[in-house]
Amino acid sequence: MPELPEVETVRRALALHLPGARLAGVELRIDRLRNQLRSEELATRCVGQTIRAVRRRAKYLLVDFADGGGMILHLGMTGSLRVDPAGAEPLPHDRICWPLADGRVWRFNDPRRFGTVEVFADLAAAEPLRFAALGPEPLGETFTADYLHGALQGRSASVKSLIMDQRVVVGVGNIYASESLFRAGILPTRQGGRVGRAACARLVAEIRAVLAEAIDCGGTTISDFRAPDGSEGRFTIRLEAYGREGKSCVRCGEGHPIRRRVVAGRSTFYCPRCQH
DNA sequence: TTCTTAACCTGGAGGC
DNA sequence: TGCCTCCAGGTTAAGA
Repeated sequence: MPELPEVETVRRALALHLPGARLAGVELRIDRLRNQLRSEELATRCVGQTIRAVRRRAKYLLVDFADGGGMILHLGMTGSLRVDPAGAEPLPHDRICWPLADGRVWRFNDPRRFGTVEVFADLAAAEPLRFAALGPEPLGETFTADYLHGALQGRSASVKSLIMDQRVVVGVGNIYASESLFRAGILPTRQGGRVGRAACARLVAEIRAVLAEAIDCGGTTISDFRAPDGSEGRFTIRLEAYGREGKSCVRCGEGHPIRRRVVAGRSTFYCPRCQH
C-alpha cells in the first residue's frame, strides 16, 4: 500500500524518465477515480505541456509543468505509475494514459480506483491551499520529540490512530505505524495523551528510521505495490510486526506470538509483552 | 472539538 | 467448479 516510502520510490523512478518529456495527449479510460475526472480540463491543461520536475509532499506526487501549471496525484491504495516504451499495450486497470511526444506512454494504473488526479493552472498557488491541513514531513527537521509530545497532549485517541492522522504527521500509514510502534515498544492502543516525552522521542526516532530504511529498500510490497520499473519493495522481508500474527516476536523469542487486533478500523500487529 | 465508523472500490482468499 | 462472503486500507464525510 502506498505510504511515504512507496510514493518516494515512485517519485524517484519517475524523476529519471519524465522531466523534459512533453505530454502529447491524454486518454481517460474511465470517468472517475476517487475524484471526478474532467477530460476537457485535463486535456486543456496537460496537452502540450513539458514536465519540469516530479516532487512529493506527504503521500502526494506533484508534477510541475514548465508553464507553472501542474498536477497533484495520489495513488490511493492500489495506484501505480509507469512509463511504457513506444508500442506497449495498456494493461487491465490502466485508468489514464498520457502519450509523450517521443512515443512513450505514461500510465496511471489503479484497480480499486482510490487514487486521485487533479490538474492546476498555477500549481505553486494551489499547493498552500491544497495542503494546508497537512502536518510536518516525518523526515524533516520540524518533526521532533517535542513537536509530537505537544501534538499528542490531551488526546484520548489511540497513539496509532494519531500517528496515522495526516494532520499530526504525514506519510505514516498502517504498515509503518505498526512497525514504528513495535520498534519503539509502545502499545498501539495507548491513549495519545499518555505517551510521555521519552516515549515520543523513541517513537519519532523509530518512525524516521523505519521510513528511511523502507525508502532504501524501495518500499514494501504486500500484494499490490510495484515501482514504476515493476520491481517489488524489499522492506517486506524486514517487517517485524505487520502481517506476522501468530509468529514469534523477534524480540521476545519463542512462545510469545505477535497479536493482531483492529485499532482505528485497521489491522494492527503488536507484541503484548514488549509493547506497553 | 474530538473520536469512531462507514463508504468508496475491486481482486484474492477461503469456505461451502 | 462456481458462488458467496470477507478482508485489505487512504481519505473523507457523517454521526455520536
